[in-house]
Amino acid sequence: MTPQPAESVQKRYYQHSNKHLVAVDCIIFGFQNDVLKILLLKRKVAPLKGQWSLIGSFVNTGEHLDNAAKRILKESTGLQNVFMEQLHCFGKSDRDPGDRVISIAYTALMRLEESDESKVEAFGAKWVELKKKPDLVIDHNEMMALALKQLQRKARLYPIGFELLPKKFTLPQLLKLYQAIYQQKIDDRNFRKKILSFGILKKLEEKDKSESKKGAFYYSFDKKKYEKMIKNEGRFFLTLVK
Amino acid sequence: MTPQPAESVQKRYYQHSNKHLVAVDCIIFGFQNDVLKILLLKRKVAPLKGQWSLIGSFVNTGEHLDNAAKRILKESTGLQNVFMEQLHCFGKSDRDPGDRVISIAYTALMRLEESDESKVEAFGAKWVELKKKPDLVIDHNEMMALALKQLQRKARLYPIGFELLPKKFTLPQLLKLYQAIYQQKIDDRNFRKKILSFGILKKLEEKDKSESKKGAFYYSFDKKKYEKMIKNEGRFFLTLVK
DNA sequence: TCAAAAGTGTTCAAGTTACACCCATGT
DNA sequence: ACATGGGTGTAACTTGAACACTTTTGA
Repeated sequence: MTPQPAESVQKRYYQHSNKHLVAVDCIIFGFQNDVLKILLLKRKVAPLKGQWSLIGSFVNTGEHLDNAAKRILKESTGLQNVFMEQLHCFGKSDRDPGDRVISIAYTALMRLEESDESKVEAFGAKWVELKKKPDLVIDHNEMMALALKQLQRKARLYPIGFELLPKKFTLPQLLKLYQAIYQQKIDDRNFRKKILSFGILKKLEEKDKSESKKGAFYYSFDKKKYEKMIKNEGRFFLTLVK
Repeated sequence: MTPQPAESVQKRYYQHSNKHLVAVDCIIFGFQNDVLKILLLKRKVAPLKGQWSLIGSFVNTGEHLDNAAKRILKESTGLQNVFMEQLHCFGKSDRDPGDRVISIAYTALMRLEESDESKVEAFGAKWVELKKKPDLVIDHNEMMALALKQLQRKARLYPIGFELLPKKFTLPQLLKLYQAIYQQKIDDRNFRKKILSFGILKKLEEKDKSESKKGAFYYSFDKKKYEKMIKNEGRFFLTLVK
């Protein structure tokens, strides 16, 4: 019933234990034009075929979980080199009406460019504004909610802009990112002061004139200082949000 | 090869997907006599039989993951009514030399009384001082390290004493708990000030005279205020530790 | 010249840190 | 009377919160 090809020279113990279907679901956040988006897909298999869902599929025999996540994301959307982190394992016995499936949720943050929109659409996937999220199958709404909560917590402790913004970005953009994550207004003077005080931003000569006549200076992250800060956890602490 | 008893009226989809062994491992912290302890067991099955290990076993068909954790803890140690939380899913394909096993780690905090020591020993389990932790099998050292890190993070954001201390406790005890978790000295004057400022402790009439001649007042948590504080995440923030 | 977004400083309140001595009591 | 652990207060400093106006420039 369950094919078990000889995958290695590993000996087999535990022969009498039960086996389970194990899946991975990916929650991918992207930031573009001042809005937070998430990557969704219309489900291609029964049951619940055609309904909105996260990117997900089954883990293969002998496949490292992290690699399964990468493979599944690539197969479903074409996206590669996305750094995913494990979020949580969803293990209720009746969560999936198709069968008993244990699912491990992964999250990632991406900087989104125009071209990314059409690329994933070729796979039937779509970047949807967080605020316009449709209802999702199974417990995917719950997964999304947890992922957003984790993103908010993370944004308070780490300067996450690195992952969601292009290499060059302006302070108004960074502020909008934080406001999008917290769905809340943040005082711009205090925000600038705080963010700059961490000393991880480099001001560039160039200005972005696409948003205003005056133009806003571009900044970039100082990768070395950024990584040093990440190491001593908790040095970064954004108090401007509740 | 893998028995699949009809567990419900659920239809079966996904018939061609691979199945996996799924286990749960439990990291249980206990606090007693001013030291942090963890619950360990000498492994009873091959491979690695007889070596130190966390409490763990396999998830059954159709079993809710959280329930599996409870069952496994009870079967292996007799402990019941322990509130466990999921920590992380460990999914490297070669982590267990016995076979490919995906393991979900759970953690819990317990107040430890003298009687608990002998109870678990009847099952062959043992409360071991954190500082004297032996080398553990497979990736259980890694699980432990992650659990401790999470405990430290949690202790900074929540008044966790509730779970690790007896109902009545003294401030010196609470201080020692925090020092044990962070393996670091904390200024007692500042600690008292900060902890009391949260307004979740009730001072009792009674004193504990077992530790000193003067005696230290007992306190208890005010459960209502405690739960209110938990709700607005981040109200509690212990800045005294690095 | 004006509209639209970028950029800038100060004051007040709150919280954090560092630090040393007296208290109560059992033996 | 003394040894042991319990308990307390303050001053200097750092950080956070609230808040309004000037600058630049393309149209």
